Amino acid sequence: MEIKSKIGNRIKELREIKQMSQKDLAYSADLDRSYIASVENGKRNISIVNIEKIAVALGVSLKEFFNKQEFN
Amino acid sequence: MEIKSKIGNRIKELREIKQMSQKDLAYSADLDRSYIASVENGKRNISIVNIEKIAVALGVSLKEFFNKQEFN
DNA sequence: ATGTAGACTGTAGTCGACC
DNA sequence: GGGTCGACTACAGTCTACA
Repeated sequence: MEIKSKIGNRIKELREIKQMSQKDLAYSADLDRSYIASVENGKRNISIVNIEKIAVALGVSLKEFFNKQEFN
Repeated sequence: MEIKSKIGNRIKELREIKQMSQKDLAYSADLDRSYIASVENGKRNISIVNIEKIAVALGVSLKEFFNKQEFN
């Protein structure tokens, strides 16, 4: 699977665990909701600054964010 | 420290362990050498696709790449 | 072998709207 | 609540060149 999709899946997974809507996450991470949607669907090549913003908004470190089998 | 600098440091660290020059890495990752230089110096907001390319070129998974204290 | 600069092209990321 | 489209602006990433 492509890295963009893996990232999208991971964000969605963590967002649902935290019981946040895309709108909630977009607000917390100071990003656009339509953008969050396209990232979750693996359509965007997100930058590290925004990955970090999202990780912070989801309450995980980057280390935790990437600490998943699919990133091995 | 800013995330862009952390990424740059991590790339440089791994690159030196592998005893590769910036040119070697740029070639393996199919990126521009001047771009690698600016990323290592924390001046660029690199995208996930290019982080993955670099990780592959350095022989580590994304999980390993981010498995460092500074990403906690 | 690395840093940086300038000019260029492509795309990340914003915003409003509608389904 | 989430997906997507279109128009826009900002910046990622390329390439050449010189220190």
